[in-house]
Amino acid sequence: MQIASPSPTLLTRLRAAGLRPTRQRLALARLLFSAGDRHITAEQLHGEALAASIPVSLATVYNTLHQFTEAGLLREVVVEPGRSYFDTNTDDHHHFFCESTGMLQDIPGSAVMVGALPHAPAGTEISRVDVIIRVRRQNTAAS
Amino acid sequence: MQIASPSPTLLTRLRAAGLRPTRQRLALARLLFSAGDRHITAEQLHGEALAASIPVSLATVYNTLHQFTEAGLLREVVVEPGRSYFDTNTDDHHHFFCESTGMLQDIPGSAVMVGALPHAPAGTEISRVDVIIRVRRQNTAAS
DNA sequence: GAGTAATTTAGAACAATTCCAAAAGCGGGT
DNA sequence: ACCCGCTTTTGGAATTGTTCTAAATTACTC
Repeated sequence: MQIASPSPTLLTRLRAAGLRPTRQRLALARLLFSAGDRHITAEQLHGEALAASIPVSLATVYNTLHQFTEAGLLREVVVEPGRSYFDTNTDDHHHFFCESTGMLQDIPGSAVMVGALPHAPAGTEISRVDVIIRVRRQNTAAS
Repeated sequence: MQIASPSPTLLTRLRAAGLRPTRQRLALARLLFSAGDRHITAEQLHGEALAASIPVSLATVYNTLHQFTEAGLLREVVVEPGRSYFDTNTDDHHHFFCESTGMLQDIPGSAVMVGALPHAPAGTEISRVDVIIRVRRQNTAAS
């Protein structure tokens, strides 16, 4: 029905990633990528899809998120046990995580640091460096 | 019965943390702290306790780990969705996480980095900086 | 359009963790 | 040493987030 012709980019990106551009994947990709950088959980995305009248199953949302992640379209960020965020920004960057609100926020790429990396344990190679700066709401009370 | 008189330190540390030195907490503390730095999950600790004939319930292990963490005796490290490690090293340090083996390893304190920290979002203060260097087993095949 | 393999689905299955109300244990005062 | 009140522990059920499964559907090739 209303598949319209969205940014052909999405379709292209999926193809390039070796993923068939199915209705569900396209719809989820649109939700994920057409609104700037996002940090979203599987359940949240599922909710958004349903709200947008895209009847996709939760299992498919999980499948899709993982496939996108493997394909390098997404990055998974683990901040709390039992909850995974997916970040639409796959550039090399890091995060603020607010323990009070559960909010995740990109750290502007440049503002970062990371000097000398220690060398990885024997027989292993570095796959990624995650920096999470945990913050909490400030004690605004001055009294 | 065989409570013996372990390093009075444990008892002292618990008291200092405002935690009643109950049998279970003492026993778990001993498992945790008398063998150098450890990275352990709740289930693992529970297993160790049972193996050591300390019949403690899993719920208590969870309670205890969280209380110890709040008291600053432990540090929680989240590397994978759905699994939490507790680190007996509470000094400022970081981690290697091997994606192939699931093994967590301290990064020698000095070998670290972290230069200029970006300032936290308005109204928040930094509570901690976690650096996790994800490594994977190297492609040993040279052919 | 038909055939085939990839994808989606709903729901069951799982794993880690938390919750619950009841039982047990700790420590202060006697 | 014994009581008492309050903290802690317990087992089991409940919850949460995620994965699995077998069957139905869909995308692409010819």
